[in-house]
Amino acid sequence: MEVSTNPQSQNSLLAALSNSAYRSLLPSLTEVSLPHGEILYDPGGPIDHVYFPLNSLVSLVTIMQTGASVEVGLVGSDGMVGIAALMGEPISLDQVIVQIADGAMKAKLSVIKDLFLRGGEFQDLLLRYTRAHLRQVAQTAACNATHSVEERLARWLLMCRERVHSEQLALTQEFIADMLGTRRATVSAAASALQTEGLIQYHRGHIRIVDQKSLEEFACECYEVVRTEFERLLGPNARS
Amino acid sequence: MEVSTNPQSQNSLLAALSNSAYRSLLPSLTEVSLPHGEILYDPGGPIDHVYFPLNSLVSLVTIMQTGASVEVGLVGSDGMVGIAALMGEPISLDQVIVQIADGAMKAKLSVIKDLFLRGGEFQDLLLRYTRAHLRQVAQTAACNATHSVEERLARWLLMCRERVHSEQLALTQEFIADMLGTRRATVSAAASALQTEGLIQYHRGHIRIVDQKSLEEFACECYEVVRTEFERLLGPNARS
DNA sequence: TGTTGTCTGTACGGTAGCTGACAGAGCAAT
DNA sequence: ATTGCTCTGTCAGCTACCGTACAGACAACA
Repeated sequence: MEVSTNPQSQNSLLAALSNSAYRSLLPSLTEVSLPHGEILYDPGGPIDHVYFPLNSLVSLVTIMQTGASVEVGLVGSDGMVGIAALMGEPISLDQVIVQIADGAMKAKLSVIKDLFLRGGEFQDLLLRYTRAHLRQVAQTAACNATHSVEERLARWLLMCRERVHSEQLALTQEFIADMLGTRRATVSAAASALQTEGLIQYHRGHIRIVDQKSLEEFACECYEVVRTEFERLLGPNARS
Repeated sequence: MEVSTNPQSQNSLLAALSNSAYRSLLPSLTEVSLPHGEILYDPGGPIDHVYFPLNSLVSLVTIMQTGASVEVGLVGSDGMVGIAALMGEPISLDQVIVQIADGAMKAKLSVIKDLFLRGGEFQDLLLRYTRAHLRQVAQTAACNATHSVEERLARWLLMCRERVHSEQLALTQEFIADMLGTRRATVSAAASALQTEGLIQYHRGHIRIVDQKSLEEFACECYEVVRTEFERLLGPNARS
């Protein structure tokens, strides 16, 4: 609105920065490629760098005592990995793992934290993102308590699609089961159902979303709720 | 550590402020009493004031399309109600409702936001609280996906107890069911089990925690995880 | 071309929790 | 004492999902 923003980056947060802010940040950013399965932070481990995914997709996973794992956050080109380190200790309680491989911009935590503490545009942007992220997590909590695995699977696929900008997702049922905190057999059944309905196509670790529209109708409301909140806080019409 | 903090307030955040910061905030604070069931913010409604509970207890509840409700956050003397308004729009997506009546310190959002944006001690404190809150919500998401209602009930009672500093909790099963996102009949069964084990005593809207220690053992790990995170970030040994 | 590992479909008994409903028990007001 | 309200216990049928397991299908590699 008031300043020209920078359209270059595929990452929404970087793209939302003003040209001057972006230029001042640029020297501190390195483009890296994140391979599938790479663990960016271990549970209880240090956060030394933050990441701005381009078309990669990163999951925040809480690992329970029993070894069960549940995804509690999903970060793609819409956000930054490592925000928690800006608010207190540079320690991650979740396992943070690369789900879909692609590039990301990487920066030292210290640089980002300095910039953040300086206030102004950058802080405002990251606070807005934090809030949107918080909504995502809260909605996930409510969703996990009340919605069926089929609905949650549909929602989850939509969230992935939106963040990597692709209908094609390289994902095994085993992996999805870990994210949803359920059994692989359950995912298998749910995925079959979605395929039978003609919403997705499934084949050995590769999912294609065939009918986006119908998938949205099938999914629970949580997809829309979170999407709307992201748009309200970070979209083109968000007031800074 | 470095500055003398102010021991007066029963609210941990206020108590953690330095004497000078507390004194400068004090004129803006009004003590109010929060009656059970009062709705502080409606879903989608404005956030005009924030609250620092004393021995009151406030729930953040996400209301689904079906009308089902699930608690996604719990704020007592350990925190502030309304943090989301510091990060973007002064709008609440959750219903925020008083669960256990008692006092709270109330302040205008504008005052708190100004102070927050000024950086320094107050911002640092609220950011730490935000992070602890985020952990609570994330752990709830994982917990809802994997743990039984009995475990979750035990955890939830412990969380309440800790925040209101009392073994006596005025809570109906109906209300608890709404918080856990389950049926009242299910809560009835779970509560009976806990009572039979001698962990709690139940009587027409009044619960007493009889055996705290055993209740902790019975509850899922999530109670400890969240408690530890709060202590690490906001406890007496937290580095600012 | 065969072998090996990965990914998926499915099956079966078991259980937790849902849906909906009814009855009894404590408390308050009249 | 009676009425009315709130809170709790319980029940019966049902569904979703668990826990575990096995076998088939595909892909990669030798």
